[in-house]
Amino acid sequence: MLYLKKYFTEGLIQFTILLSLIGVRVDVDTYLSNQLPPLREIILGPSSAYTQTQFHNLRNTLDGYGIHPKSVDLDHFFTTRRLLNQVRQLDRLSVPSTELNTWLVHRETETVVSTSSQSSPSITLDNGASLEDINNIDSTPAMRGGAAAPESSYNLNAADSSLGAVAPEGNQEQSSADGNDDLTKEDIDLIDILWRQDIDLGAGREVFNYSNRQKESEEKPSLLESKDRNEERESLRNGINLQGAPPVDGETGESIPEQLAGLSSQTSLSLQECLRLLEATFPFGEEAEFPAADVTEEISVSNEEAPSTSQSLPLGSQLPGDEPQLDLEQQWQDIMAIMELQAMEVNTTDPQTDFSSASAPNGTTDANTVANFGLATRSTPINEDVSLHQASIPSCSQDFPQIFNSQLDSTSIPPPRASMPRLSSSNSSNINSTFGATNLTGIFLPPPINGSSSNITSTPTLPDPFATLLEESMLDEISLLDLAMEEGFSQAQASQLEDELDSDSGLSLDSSHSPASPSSSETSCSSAASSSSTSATFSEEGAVGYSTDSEVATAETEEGAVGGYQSEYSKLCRMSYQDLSQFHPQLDSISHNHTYNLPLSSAFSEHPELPLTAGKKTIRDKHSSKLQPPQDLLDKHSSRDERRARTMKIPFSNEKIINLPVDEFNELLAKHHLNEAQLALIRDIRRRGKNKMAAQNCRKRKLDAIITLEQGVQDLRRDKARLLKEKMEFLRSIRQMKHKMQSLYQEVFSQLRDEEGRPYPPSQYSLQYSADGSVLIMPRSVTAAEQNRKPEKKQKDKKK
DNA sequence: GTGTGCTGTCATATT
DNA sequence: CGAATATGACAGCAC
Repeated sequence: MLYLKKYFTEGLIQFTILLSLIGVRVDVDTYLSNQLPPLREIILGPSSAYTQTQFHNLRNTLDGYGIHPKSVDLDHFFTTRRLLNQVRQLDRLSVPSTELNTWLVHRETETVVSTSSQSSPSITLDNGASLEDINNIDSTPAMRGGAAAPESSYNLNAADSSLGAVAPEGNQEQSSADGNDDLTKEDIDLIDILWRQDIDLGAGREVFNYSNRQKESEEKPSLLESKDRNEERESLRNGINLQGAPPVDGETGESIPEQLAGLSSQTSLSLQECLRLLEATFPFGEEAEFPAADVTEEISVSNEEAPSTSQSLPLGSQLPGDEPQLDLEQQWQDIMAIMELQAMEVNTTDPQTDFSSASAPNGTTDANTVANFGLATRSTPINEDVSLHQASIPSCSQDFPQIFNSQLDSTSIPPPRASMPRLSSSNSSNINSTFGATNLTGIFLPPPINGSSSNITSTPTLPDPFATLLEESMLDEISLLDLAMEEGFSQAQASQLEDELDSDSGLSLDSSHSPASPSSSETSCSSAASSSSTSATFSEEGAVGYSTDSEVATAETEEGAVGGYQSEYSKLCRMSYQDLSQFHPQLDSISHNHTYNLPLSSAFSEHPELPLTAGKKTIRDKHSSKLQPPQDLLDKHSSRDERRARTMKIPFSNEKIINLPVDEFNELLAKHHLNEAQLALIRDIRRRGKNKMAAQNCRKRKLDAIITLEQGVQDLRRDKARLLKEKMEFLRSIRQMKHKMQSLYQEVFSQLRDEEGRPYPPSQYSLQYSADGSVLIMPRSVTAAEQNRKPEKKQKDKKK
């Protein structure tokens, strides 16, 4: 067992890390909510270090306070807090960012467990109060609800707590025998961690809680707990009395006919309360506060539901998750099984793992989602619905199974009512502003009746399978691209990513694949020289220098300036390359002499008749040039045309020949009396010089174009990755919102009562929101409900 | 010796 | 239409 524990501890950590890496937010932050719950961190997620520290601190603190980790109070507290935060976030799309939260799962001493275990039983499972209520165990549920989240500005939290307080009713009759001795605190921690993951994935811890409660109720009778529950019942009873509702038989949990007395009034109250909940979910204003009376009402309402549960089958029979699980869920189940928690055959499905819910194209795997969205549609149970519902609203979590069980077992399903009870909303205007004339079921419930095959196959409104495909197929790419593009995104990384990911792009950006790659060097070159790449600047400086010659120097006064210019140009070119090599070391291997000046062979004696051929054949004679007098050294930097011009006794520099405007050039030619050979040479020099600059500019433009295209491709890739990421995040947010909406819908629906005080079976009724702001209960077709019931039963049997 | 990259040059197209 | 410019192609050179 110890080995298994260790194994699973490590496995859980790894599993959590994996979840975090794939973008699933593994949120441990709720552990911290009691200590320091900045909403920002709750939404955005804490840093791993912070989380870890706070996690341990909180756990230690909890131990110090003697709260047993098994205590449902913790579950309720966390659930309440989380629900509150979720509700707060419902009004906006939260775009979660990929986070990696890691923490240590440490084994805690048995003493702590024992110490806390004494108090934990006293804390009833249904206690929705916060941790501060540990010392107020005896307080009534309503009171607890009020104190559930002191830091929360919303009383909705209190409402949730109160709702949670109702939950225990479902297993009150079983609470006499509850036990979970084989669960060590370590196990609880592990379960908590897993549950955090599931919570983030949309699943409710109530799944576990439910089973845990069941097990506790079955195996571990606790006097304290029973006492607390008695007190709670008493308080509930008081609340009911306050509301004028008939008291619930807290002892047996039997359905109480007396409840029927105050049904109509309670129905309206419940509806209003539900509407308030909805409204609070979408804060149109800050009017989502629930007075204490509301809390009491909630309690009373939920308490009324308890008796129906009492008639139902034992909770254990309802719990088993029958749906085929995804891998994640399977892991969870395996873990649970190995931890000898098979007793809780709860549906541990993660209602909304980011990929599980959507990745279930077939209906069976998506049972959770169906449960989320199809509660009202399915006639069958239940368990899935329960788990999901509990994920958000603990109080209703138990109510629903009870309701369903009552329906199933008693087979006293109320016939579909031709009359649609009209539910008026006090805040209908606000709701209407948000929802407009929409069918609530249409929003977060699958089409109610078309689920002939099974409710399980029914899918949420949004095409989750598509989302699944998208997410699964793009997750890797997105993550990699994010890594690459958001952090540095070096050329090598980009290329690697491109090779790995974007084979379909059809573009191959081979930049910097090899040091000698032309693209890289030219890219860097052009980028570095891009500033000077303007034709005007570069053409001026790019003019071929007019090297000084000893002979010409004496005769030509201009040559000094020309030589200076030429050396400057050479320097510019060299500097450009040196600068480039600074930024691109690979350029060091390419040390071309790009000075556009060719070494002068002083020994070369040009024949004026054959300047070109002679120049081409014997342009360079380095050895001889080195042996030449100093004035000949200047010719090393002269081009062929310069030498030719010198040889031809051209009286002006090549710079003038090349760069002068046509008019001035013609004037210059006219000023000097030149022979045909000289004129031809001058025109060739001008032509070649201009063409040379043109070629340089052309090549630069080419490089610039290539660079621009490269950059464009990179930008597009980055945009693509960003858009994909955003899309995934939006999809995730939408799914979460749907889940929350479905939970609220379930909660609202669970509190509805007909004239006789019986809950409306979700399989036969659904809530619809009319244009005038009123909420209607629409009956479903009985046939569809029956059809939906069969497949679930089959699955249930399978899992058993 | 060969391959590669840079540069200059030519021919041609384009402005 | 001519000049200027752009560009593809080629050759030479350096590495």
